[in-house]
Amino acid sequence: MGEKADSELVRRQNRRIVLDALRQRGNLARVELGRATGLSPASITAISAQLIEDKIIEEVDEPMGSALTGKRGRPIVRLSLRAEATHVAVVKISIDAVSMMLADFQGRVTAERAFRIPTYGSEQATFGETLAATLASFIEEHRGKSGVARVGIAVQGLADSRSGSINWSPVFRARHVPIAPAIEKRLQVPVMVVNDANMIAEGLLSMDRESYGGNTAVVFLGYGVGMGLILNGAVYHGATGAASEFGHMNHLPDGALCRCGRKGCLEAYAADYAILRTAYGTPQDEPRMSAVDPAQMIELMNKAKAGDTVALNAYEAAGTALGFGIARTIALLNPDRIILAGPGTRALELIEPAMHRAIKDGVVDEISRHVTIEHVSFDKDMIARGTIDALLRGLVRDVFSQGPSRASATHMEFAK
Amino acid sequence: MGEKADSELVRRQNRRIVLDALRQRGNLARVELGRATGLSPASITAISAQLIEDKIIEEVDEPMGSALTGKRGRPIVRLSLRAEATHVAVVKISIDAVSMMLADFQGRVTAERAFRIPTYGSEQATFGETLAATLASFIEEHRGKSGVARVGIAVQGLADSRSGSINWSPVFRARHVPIAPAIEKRLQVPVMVVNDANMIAEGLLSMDRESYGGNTAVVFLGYGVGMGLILNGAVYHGATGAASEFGHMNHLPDGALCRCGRKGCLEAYAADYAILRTAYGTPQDEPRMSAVDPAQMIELMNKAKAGDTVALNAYEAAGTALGFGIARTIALLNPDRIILAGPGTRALELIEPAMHRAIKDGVVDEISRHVTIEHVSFDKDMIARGTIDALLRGLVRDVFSQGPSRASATHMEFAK
DNA sequence: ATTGATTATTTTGGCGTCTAAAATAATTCT
DNA sequence: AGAATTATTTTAGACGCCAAAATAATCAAT
Repeated sequence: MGEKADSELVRRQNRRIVLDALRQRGNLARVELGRATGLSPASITAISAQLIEDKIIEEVDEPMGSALTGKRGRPIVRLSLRAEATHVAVVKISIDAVSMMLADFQGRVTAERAFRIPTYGSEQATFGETLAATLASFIEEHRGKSGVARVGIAVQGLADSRSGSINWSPVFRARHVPIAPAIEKRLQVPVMVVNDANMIAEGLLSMDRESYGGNTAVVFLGYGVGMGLILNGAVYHGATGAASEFGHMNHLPDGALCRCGRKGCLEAYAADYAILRTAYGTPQDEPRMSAVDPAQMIELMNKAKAGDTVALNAYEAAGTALGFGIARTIALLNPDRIILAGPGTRALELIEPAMHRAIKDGVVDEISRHVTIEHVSFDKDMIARGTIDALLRGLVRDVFSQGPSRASATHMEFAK
Repeated sequence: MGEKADSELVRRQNRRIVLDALRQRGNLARVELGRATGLSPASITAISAQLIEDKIIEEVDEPMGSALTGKRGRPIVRLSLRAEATHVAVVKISIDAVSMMLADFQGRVTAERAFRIPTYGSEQATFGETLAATLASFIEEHRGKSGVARVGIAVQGLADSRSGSINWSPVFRARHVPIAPAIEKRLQVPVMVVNDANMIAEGLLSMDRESYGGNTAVVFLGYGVGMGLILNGAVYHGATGAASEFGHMNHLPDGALCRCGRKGCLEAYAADYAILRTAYGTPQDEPRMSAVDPAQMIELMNKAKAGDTVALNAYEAAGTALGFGIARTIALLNPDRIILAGPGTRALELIEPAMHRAIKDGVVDEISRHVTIEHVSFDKDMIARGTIDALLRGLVRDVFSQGPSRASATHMEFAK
């Protein structure tokens, strides 16, 4: 429990605090850093000198908007993360489409591209190699020899952080598709394979730790149903990286058929495809795998809003399943916040009444009364944002906080 | 994120590491402490000298069993926690019965007594005062002026750690019974109000961090159904201390009536009273509140083992509910271990088949395959053991790790 | 333009804690 | 009794922090 402390740990921790402050609050002058971190000016001078020496941060001259007007005294010199200090790569895998992007140390996207790479029908044995080759040339093209220090792969479904593979995902027909090993071998860089909803949670966390930093469940509604859990202020990945499969948490034993092949998953009631299935009276044991056209969902929504009973009932069924799922989550985890997000929330007003009823029926008042349930909308690149932030945070923790002696941006380990 | 580090933090952390090593491994000599903590002999000398000075630990002469036979060299001198350094009090509240115990810094129980204090019919306004008075005189009797440094109150149901009250419990008819404030006021000591299943988890954790230290769910089967969650190596309490109400996680919407007044809770299928209710064909919407005689459960179990179909079906229904509950927990949290414990496990062989079937039906193979499900039996004082350990751990963290200047064993805050 | 006021940053000196290495202590073995 | 062995303490030096003093860079006012 806890690790031996010595002066090395002190410096490491303080370097990390300084870098995190810059990452979270943007460029700060030394005085401001002192106030933000609680460190004395003398220490800030020493630490920042070292970080500048290590080319991790740099002084920045703010030419115009300095707002130095009227202020007496020696002007501040802001410090900023040196964008070029490192780069990371993010790969988002969707059905037969892969998007890749690079980001610098400031978290800014420096390159982005979409690839058509077959996933669903791909061979378990070759996909990783194909992806690695594509990624390698994408990185080579934009970064040349410099490469990247970390790679994050976000995908819907069951990520396995230990083996770096995707154990099950709607994106692949195959199970246990290995991803990380091929890339790690080729790029000699740590690769993390993660669930996309967890990265959305990371993104929200990076935007507003104040609000989401306690115990928050982020529910993502769309073609599937996902969840990212923030427990005690950090995104929770579970033992193997497979948490939190909210969408495949059972709603009704022996219930409607889900894409995963099991019956009664929450997703089989509340995902887009499930709502459509209910609305069109398709038998609930009929697989509904084909992609859903967003226009179709909007049409259904409008029908419901116009009073179409069948459509309304479909949303109600979704709301009930969602509500019981949330109720179960609340009973188990006693969170302080539930966030609803994703395209599925466009019909939130149709879902909400049944959802709230189910929550009321499904969990003791004494727990649920402390939970805030709210809706947040964000742009679709929240996954990328969260992944970039998680990668950079790890890099700061494992590499840049280390003293100059140990810094090595391409080391192959993820410290826990 | 993370706190400024300085030499004070270094000493605090290392003191804590040393004390934790002694708490977890028993008496150790300075060399052994060095090996256990990674600290140099010189530092161990310095730290232990200070701790001895502060009367937190002491040298111990091991007169006979020293096993010093055959060993050359200067003999070791073991250090031990000084039992008298502090005492804590644990209160377990059951229906109309309260048991209190005191434990010293080594975790040994030094006094114990059961009281008949009416709980179920008690007034919300007076119970806390009554309890405080009883506890105060119990402590006074055994500890005189020395008192205790911390109090822990363990109870079935919804603890509210923020207000120090019990928001709902089968033990009380009333809701929101305040407990901590009256005791804190009277004894001027921090009081924690916690769920008993969480303390069982603490107890297991204190016995075997190796096995249970990752992500473990401890399910307690008995008159009720409880759960203690260990996430990332620490017992998880949730936002208000109400996690994890596994027993009141909904199993079937609009299902069997539960003691909590809601319908379909897992407990309403898998608790002792529920199994009896099913077995005797009592309608599922009939409240079954009265205490269950263990003999009655054993009788039922024997009937089932003898092949009685009705009894078997009752256990099967319990197994199914339990299994789906576990499946949902696995989907949400991806634990690496599920522990079944409590008197209800005496009929485990009757419950297990249906339980495993439900788990198989309720969660994707790819997650459940990594989960170990096992049964552990322990003596009934695991709650006390866990509570004592949690209290002492907090005391070490908040008080004894502090340098001599700040140590004050009766400070009123719980640091988080 | 010079001087003083003001604010930012760096330098200096001292403190606390750690470690390695040397010294000391307490035994057993021969 | 002396040598060998193991435990603990002492010594000397390193590192990081902080407070206070010194320096730097600006604005304001005469």
